[in-house]
Amino acid sequence: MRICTWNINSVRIHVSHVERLLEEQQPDILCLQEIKVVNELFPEGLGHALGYRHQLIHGQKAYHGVAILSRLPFAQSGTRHWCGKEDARHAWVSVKGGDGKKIELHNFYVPAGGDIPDPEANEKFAHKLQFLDEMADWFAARRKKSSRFVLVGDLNVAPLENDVWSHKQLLKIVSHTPVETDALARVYGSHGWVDALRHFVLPEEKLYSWWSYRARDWEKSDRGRRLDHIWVTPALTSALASAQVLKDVRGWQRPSDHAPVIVELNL
DNA sequence: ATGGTTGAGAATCAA
Repeated sequence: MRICTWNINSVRIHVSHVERLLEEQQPDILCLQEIKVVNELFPEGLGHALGYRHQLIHGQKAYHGVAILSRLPFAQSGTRHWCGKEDARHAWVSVKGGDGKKIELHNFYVPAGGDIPDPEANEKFAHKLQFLDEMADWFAARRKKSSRFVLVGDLNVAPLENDVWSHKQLLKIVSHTPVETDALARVYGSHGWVDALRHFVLPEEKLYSWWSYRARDWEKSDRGRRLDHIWVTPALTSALASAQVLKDVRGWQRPSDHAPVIVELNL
């Protein structure tokens, strides 16, 4: 089973990119974040011709919004609101693996948190920290040894030193501050999660999934951050076959600033 | 220290 996650930064202007990705990568399931559109205006039939006939859209006007496109039918599905807000930042489905057992897939778009890394001075940063705390509590409360969960999405935190181009220079930059990486570590510990990308890529190696639009040459300056993640619960670690950042996609014409991340599970 | 770009949707706000 191949599962892909991608912050698409507006699904409507990147329709052809989504189709190209589905065609080239043939994921069974594609999770999108920042679709930036209400459900009614989501591009009709996106992926249908390629066999993605099951979809869960949780949209919002102009901001945020998540969606799941799938070749596999959903046994269950749902959406959830966080921090007492109406933001569309989480959608989940369960699907049957080839072994007949269900997996539960959670697609998240964690708040970016604004520019000032101080919850007192910046309510967006406070929201981000609260969101991560609620995620940790929620997954801790549902913890079971037998859980077969996959958590994907733009978590807007680069947790490891080599998840950013300069650990030292980003310690006070939102996405890599200690208070955020600590909060993400609590989510990570809440269900015994395993980081699928770092399962295959040594922590000593630089690894990014996002490069700012503001660089003159994103590839040459290579000042990236790993904001997009795929985690699995311990019951699925033995099924991990591969995981990678599809960096080439960041070089497509007028792309999203995020590259997709894909995992392959032997299920 | 600063400014650099993109998207939504109509002046800025968010990232």
